[in-house]
This record gives sequence, C-alpha cells and structure tokens, in this order.
Amino acid sequence: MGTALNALRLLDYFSSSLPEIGLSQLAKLSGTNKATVLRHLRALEEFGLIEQNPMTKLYAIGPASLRLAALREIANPGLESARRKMRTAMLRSGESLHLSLLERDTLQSVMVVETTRHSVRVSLDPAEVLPLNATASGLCMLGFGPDYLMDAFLSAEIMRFTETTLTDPDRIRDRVDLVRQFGWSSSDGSYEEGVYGFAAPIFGIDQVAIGAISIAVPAIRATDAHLPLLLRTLSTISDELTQSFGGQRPENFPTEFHPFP
Amino acid sequence: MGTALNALRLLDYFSSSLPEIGLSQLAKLSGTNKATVLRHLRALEEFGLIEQNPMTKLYAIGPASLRLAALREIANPGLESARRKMRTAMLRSGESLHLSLLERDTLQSVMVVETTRHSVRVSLDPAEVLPLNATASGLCMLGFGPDYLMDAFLSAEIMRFTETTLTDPDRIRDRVDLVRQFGWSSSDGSYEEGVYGFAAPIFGIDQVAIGAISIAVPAIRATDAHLPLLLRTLSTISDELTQSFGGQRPENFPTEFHPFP
DNA sequence: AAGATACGGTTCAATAAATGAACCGTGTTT
DNA sequence: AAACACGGTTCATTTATTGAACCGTATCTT
Repeated sequence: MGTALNALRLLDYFSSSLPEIGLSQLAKLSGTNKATVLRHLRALEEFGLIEQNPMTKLYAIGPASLRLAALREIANPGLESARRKMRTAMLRSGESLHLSLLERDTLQSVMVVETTRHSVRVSLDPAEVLPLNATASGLCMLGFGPDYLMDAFLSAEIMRFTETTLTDPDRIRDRVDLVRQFGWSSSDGSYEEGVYGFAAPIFGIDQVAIGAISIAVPAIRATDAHLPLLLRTLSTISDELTQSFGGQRPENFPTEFHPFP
Repeated sequence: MGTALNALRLLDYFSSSLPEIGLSQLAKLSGTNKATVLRHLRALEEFGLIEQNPMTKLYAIGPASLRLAALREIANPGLESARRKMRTAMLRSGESLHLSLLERDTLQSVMVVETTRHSVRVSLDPAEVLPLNATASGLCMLGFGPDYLMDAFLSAEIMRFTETTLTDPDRIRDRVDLVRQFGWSSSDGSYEEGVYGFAAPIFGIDQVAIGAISIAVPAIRATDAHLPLLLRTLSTISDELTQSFGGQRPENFPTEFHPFP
C-alpha cells in the first residue's frame, strides 16, 4: 500500500554524508529488490527529483527539488526573510545560527547561517535529521512541540553520540521540564564534542512549536559572560521567526530568557 | 504504468499563480479521479512534499522540498554561489537576473535576483516553466541545449503570448541560428509586454547547455546605449556559471558578445 | 591469468496494490 | 428549500508492482 510513498522514501537515504548512492547500495539500504528500486529511481528521475551521474552511474537528488523549494517559498514565504533575520542575529551575537523545522516526528535542519566574526566557529551540516535528545533544538521541540512527539521519541531507540548525551528517559523528561520553564534549551557537547548549543522554539498558529532556532558556539566561547548576549539574541529571533511564520507564542511563554540556576 | 510518477506529476499543477489547490480542483486539473488524487496527496503529504492547510483544506507544496533542495546543494554545490555571482552581476548591470535550468524538455526557472537600483524593474516569477520560443533563455536553450530539444519543442503545440511571440517554426529556426552565431539571445516583449530579455547559455561538462542566465530589462531601459554593458555582464556571468556548474564552453563559442547587426 | 565477486540493468510469472463510479455528510449558493 | 460543490469514503474490478533469477561487464583476488 503506497507505491508512491515507497518511491519517495528512497530519497530519505540520501544525506549530506551520503549524497550519491548506487543502485545496489540503495537496494540494500532500503531492503527492497533492485528491480523495484530501479523502477522507483526511474520514476523519480523522470520527475527530476533524482538524477543519475552518467559517468559514475550514481544517483543523487535532482533539480526538481530546487523548483519545488522555490514554489513553497511562494505559498509559504518566510524562509528567505528568515535567512535575513538569522544573518542580523548572527552579526549581533557573532555566532552561527541554525534553523530546524519539524516534519512529522523528525526534526529537520533547513538553514544555516555561519558566523563571519570568528575563525573558530561551528560549521553545521545544512541538511540532516537532528536527534531530539542530543541537540538543543531537539530538547526545545520535545518541550514545546506537539504532545505526541515525546511518546513517539521514547518509543524509538534512543541514540548516544558523546559522553554527555542524555539517554535516560527520566533525565530527558526532567531536562525538558526545565526547558518548558525557562523557554530555551541548551546542549553541552551532547551531539558533537566541543559544540555547545542554545535553542528557542518557533511556534505555529496553534501555539505548538513547529521548529527551533539555535545558536551553536564552540566550547571556548560558551562562557557565562557570553551567555546573556546569546539569550537576548535567541529571545528576539525566536519571537521574530514565530511571527514571520505566522505563529504565536503561548501566553505563559517567558518574554525574556534567564540563565538556568 | 508509474504510480509514483503519477503522484509526483500532481506537484506540477502547483505554480506561483496557483500555489494552493483543493482536492476537486486538482482532480479536475489532472483529469484523474478524486479518490486517486486524494490517495496520492496523502502519500505526498506523508513524505512532506505536500501539506494541507487544516483551516482551508487546500493543499500546497510541503517542507520536504526545502530539505531536498538543501540536500541537492550538497551533492551539487554551485547554486548558492550562483546567487552571489548573480548579485554582483545585478549590481554591475543594475538589472534583474534570472537563472533557469533544463529539466528533461522543459526549461525551469530556479533563481531570481531582482535589481535594487531601479524602482521600475522587472519582477520575475521565481518558479515557472519558461516557453522556449518566447523567452531569451528559451531561445538560448534551443540554440545551445541538447539536439533533441528543438524537435521535442516543435512537435508540441507552440504557444503565443504577445504580438511579438515567435510561433512560425521557420522563423524560430532562423532566430536560433542567429543565437548560435552570436552566443546570446534576446526577446522583445515576446513573453510579457514591455519586458526585454537578454540571455546566454550555461554549459555542462559535455559542452551542451544545461541552462541559461538572463537579464530582464523594462522596455524603457532596453536602449542601444545600455546594451554593451548588458552584454558584457552577460558574457562574464555565463562564463562564471558554466565554470561553477563544472561545465565548459564549446571551443567556437564567442569570447565576447556583440550586438546583432 | 583465471576465478570470484559486485555492479547496473533486464525479464516475466505471481501477486498485491491502484483505480474510479457511486456514495456520504456538510456547508454554501441560488 | 432545493440544488450544488466541496472533501472525503467505500469496494468490486482491473491494472500495475513486485522479486527471484538472470545477463553482461568491470573490478578485485589469488
């Protein structure tokens, strides 16, 4: 049931670390017969969502993605303006910004604005799935996203990335409670060593978070002295983005962010 | 044959002028049964390529397009750098720039950089299919694109948009010969009244054009005095973009552009 | 150099999924 | 109040999808 969906799901195996995939490899990854995979790829290719490098025979995401993204920008403007807002926030805070949006039950990274102020910076991957337990943005979504998200997350396998990754469901819940209370979340190298993150939610029209905006800071600059500026920046841009996406903050959401006690 | 493709084709009915479509309307547009359309939409929605506005029940392009576009940018960088190059070309020429890429046998508009210099400007649609006979970019593709393109184009219905649209196959062929000779093409309000276009090809690795870069000028500024600057800009950026997309110009391609006699 | 392996792609009978006419309930227009 | 159009559902009929086995070729191993 759902041939079209099965075909589309093939696209999910392409990632920033694996941007090009061969036929057999994709068949293996997806656990589907080669013939089927080939048929799906051909369909996707005809539409332009996949293209095959004629030299290497490898498949990659095709140009139709660009057209669709441009089209979405028309129906749902805000992403281009989000980039501008992120840039001013980057200039203000001096750090890299990172926008992620919730798709079903996964948090997808969609836009990165890297800092131009420091040579030691966090260089983020512009298109990946963010683990909800290990990133500041993820914790934010667990706290302010749709209710089903926490259950969906806990029912799947919880991944560990570094020493400090939160994997215990109870500790995750405690942490998320804290996030709900303060309005922002943080991560201390729990996804990648040496990368500290600070995130705040972006709300939709129903006051449920549709995504998160985060500031990524290398460990050297994750100091108490730097924090107030980061939090001010975060508070401002999360509010701006919420408005720009046509959403609204819940009434009890903190108007300014304070450091954790 | 090709359920997945049939589902994907539904996406083609979304356009900048019709960014949101209802179920029945889409069934009518696509000439398919409502039940089938609904099933396809559900599949696309589950993947995130479609999203439904819960209030209006209308369907629109979903957020997965953004993720795929970001992914493509990784496998096939150049588009973000293209935007920068287009911006400098915009500042240099003072006019709006427009990048289009060939997908199968249609020319898709993928990026627009509007001028910030003039208040009378051409405001282009960032996501549409460009007619090959009526736009400068289209004529360029006919001249320098894959061989099959001209035949494919002439075997379909030739559309007329304005008084000056070329519709006679012989006249189109003559015009394309001229384009091949000079390396650039132009359009004189043949797509939209009052909009003049100048375009040059972007070549792929096999010296066949994969797209075109065009400058759009309102009739007031389409003067002989302005033309040399436009052509210089066009020559430069088409060369830059060809390189940036990893392609190369044919040996006999003119190194600089001259006005038509 | 020979054998083994892995690759992209094809074939075709078995099978499972897609399809569309008719239908339902609801809200809007005439 | 009658007619209409909308989004969505049902279910028997039909049609396309599926996967095991296979082919030819390129690459790696012994």
